[in-house]
Amino acid sequence: MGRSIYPKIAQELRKEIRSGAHPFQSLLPTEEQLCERFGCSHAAVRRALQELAATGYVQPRQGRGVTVIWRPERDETAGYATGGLETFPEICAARGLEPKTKLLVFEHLQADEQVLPESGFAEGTPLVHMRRLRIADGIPVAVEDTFTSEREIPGITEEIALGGTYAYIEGTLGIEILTSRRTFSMVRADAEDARLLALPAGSYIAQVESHTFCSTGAQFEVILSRQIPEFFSARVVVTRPRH
Amino acid sequence: MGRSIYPKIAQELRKEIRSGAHPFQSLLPTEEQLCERFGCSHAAVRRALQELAATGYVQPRQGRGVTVIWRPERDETAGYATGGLETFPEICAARGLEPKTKLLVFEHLQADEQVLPESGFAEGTPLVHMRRLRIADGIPVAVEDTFTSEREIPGITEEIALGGTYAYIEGTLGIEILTSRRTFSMVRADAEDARLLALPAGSYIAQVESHTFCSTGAQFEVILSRQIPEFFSARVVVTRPRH
DNA sequence: GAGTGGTCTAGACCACATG
DNA sequence: ATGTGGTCTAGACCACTCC
Repeated sequence: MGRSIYPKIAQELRKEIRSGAHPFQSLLPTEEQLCERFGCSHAAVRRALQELAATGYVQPRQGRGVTVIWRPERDETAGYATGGLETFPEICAARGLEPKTKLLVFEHLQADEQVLPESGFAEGTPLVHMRRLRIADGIPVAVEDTFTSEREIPGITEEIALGGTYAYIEGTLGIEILTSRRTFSMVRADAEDARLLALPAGSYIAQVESHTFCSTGAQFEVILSRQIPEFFSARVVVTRPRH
Repeated sequence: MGRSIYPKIAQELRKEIRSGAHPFQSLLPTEEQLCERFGCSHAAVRRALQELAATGYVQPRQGRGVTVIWRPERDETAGYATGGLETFPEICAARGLEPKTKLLVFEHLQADEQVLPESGFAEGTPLVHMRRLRIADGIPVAVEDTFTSEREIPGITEEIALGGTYAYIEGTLGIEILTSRRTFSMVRADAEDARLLALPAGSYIAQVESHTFCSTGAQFEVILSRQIPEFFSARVVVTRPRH
């Protein structure tokens, strides 16, 4: 790391866009101008622009230029479980809420169809199951069931479960979390969730199912997060390839 | 177009992955082998792999190889308003439902803060506003308010509104739809929505807000889609850049 | 140390948009 | 016709993994 130029280009342009130097619907400098400015080649600039396009900042058009499509939104407090790979405390911080977590269940078990159907874990994989109640400003907002593969992530304890598993995985173990596949839906709260979230039984709540992969390419975690309607939100950029 | 090699590489590998030729958690052939196989350079292969990584098919790792992380899911009927840029009839087709649309409102107006706050349209932009009720297998599943810029998309009629605006925009006008920014949330149904969707007033429903950009980089459409809980679902792949 | 992915340069050519 | 983004080659070097 450090020798890489394109993240710097992307970051700098992103900052300029967010600061208003390149307003919504305006054109960025041409690729050639950016090459000169950053003293690098076509390819490096394009790599940076590609990243900005994928994250919804710009839209390039052949023969015309690169248009800025980002604009400030009333609610930059990105949704839970989206956009990046935010953790509960990060989301709360972004929204100005005080996060708290209660650990309700901490147990060891093995992957099988009964515990978690279609999980993607090989039969018999040793797992840690945690159920955590997420509380924001004193209001219970989500019940999360996390299943973590002990093969990939050994040594999780109850303390770590409370202190933040991602900090442990990335900080202590040095394993990078790279890709997550998520499914959003609405489900009815069961009796237990309703009790924990102080909702009438049978209420509709948002469910976020995440399958997360670390840098080795192994699936190391499956999360089922059930959130109260007021808390749930997610922001996504969809791009369609051009062929 | 047509001379491009990387989409072919991506498509072929995608097909092989989906067919099981490269199973979940296995390694793909090395980049060098792929270069030989497709008779092209490093860069072209990497471009293809990049696309597969962004869509959750593979995860490359420096020094190790490219791991397959895609696996068949019980529900490949991708969610509404996600993943690609699917239209209502497409989603219904994928789920084996019979789509029907009722046009409730069709009117011309101008963008201003009262009509649609924070819309991203410049004040005074001429718009077409359509309200459509989406029905699947006889069940009303969504109420959609669509605001389309007449500056970008001229000549929308009530017939087109019923027959599919995307078909008109892409087919007839030849304008490509490339990027869409979407926000998912849960909101309470107002009296009108509740009536149309046959729900008790005040029920929670899913809301999808889309801001869509065409190939010129202009925002040409804003959609507010409010969906019954049973219909809503969305699938997303989130990747975190490595720097 | 050998093999793998990650980044970059330099240069070429093509496709498209605009005047 | 000119200028823009889009793709590709050829080759280099680096960072990382694994034996």
